[in-house]
Amino acid sequence: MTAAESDGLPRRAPQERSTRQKRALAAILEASDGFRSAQELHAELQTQGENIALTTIYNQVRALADAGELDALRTDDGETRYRRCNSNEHHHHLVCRHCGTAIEIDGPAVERWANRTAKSHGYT
Amino acid sequence: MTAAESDGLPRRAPQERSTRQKRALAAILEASDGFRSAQELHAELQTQGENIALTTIYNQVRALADAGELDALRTDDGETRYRRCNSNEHHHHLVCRHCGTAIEIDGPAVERWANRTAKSHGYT
DNA sequence: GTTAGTGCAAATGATTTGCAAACAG
DNA sequence: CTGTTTGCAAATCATTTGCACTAAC
Repeated sequence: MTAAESDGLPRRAPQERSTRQKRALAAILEASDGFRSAQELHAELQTQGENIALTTIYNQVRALADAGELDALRTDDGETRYRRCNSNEHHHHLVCRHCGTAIEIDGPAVERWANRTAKSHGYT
Repeated sequence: MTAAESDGLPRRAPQERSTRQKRALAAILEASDGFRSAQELHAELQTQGENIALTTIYNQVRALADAGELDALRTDDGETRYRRCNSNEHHHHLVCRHCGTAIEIDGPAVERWANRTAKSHGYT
């Protein structure tokens, strides 16, 4: 303990560092809107000449999702797909299990509808 | 080739056989409505004294889901959860990624709403 | 007897973790 | 320097598959 002697705050936010890998990933994510798996992102980066370990993509993508900067979605074949989260507010996803389409809508609208529909089906 | 000599039909429906395991699983599934993972079903059966291999549960549950008798749902931690499918018609699931609630609704209603909402968000 | 169904063990495949080296601030 | 980030290899973990064996009909 050298610098955190009389620090009353137990956990302070770890300081972010800008790396080549982070920048490349961020760039790809900003470049488009679709959902992509970690593996796909890795492949795309390889194609672009960026050499980033798959592990790093996983690390990064998970961190971003935890931070709310990415939205995560599970597919039926067990993959997790990500895409940048546009809205910085409370929102839901409507995922059609037949056509595979996923749309993202802000909270209130869904909740109102979900409640209405759920009620008529005996759920709460 | 003994019995299928001049059979013009390449694939005939495999004939179902009633086994202790199938019956036990069916019983548990009928007994309640919630979603359960293969592992949970296995555990419950063990508790009931039914000795069924986990592999068999997986086999069975997958077959039932393929046959449309069970509905499958992916959770965020990578599990697949099943529950008996009440409606024998086309239907969708609305899964709230925040509260974890899943409701099942018949097709047309969702499609109408999904289209309406999707349109207002630039999707198709 | 045939063949569907069972279950053990091994394989898969996406994701995570341990940990030492590489790098940002 | 000091702590963050990287990335290789090994570990997890739910689920699937190979295959010999048991049981339905």
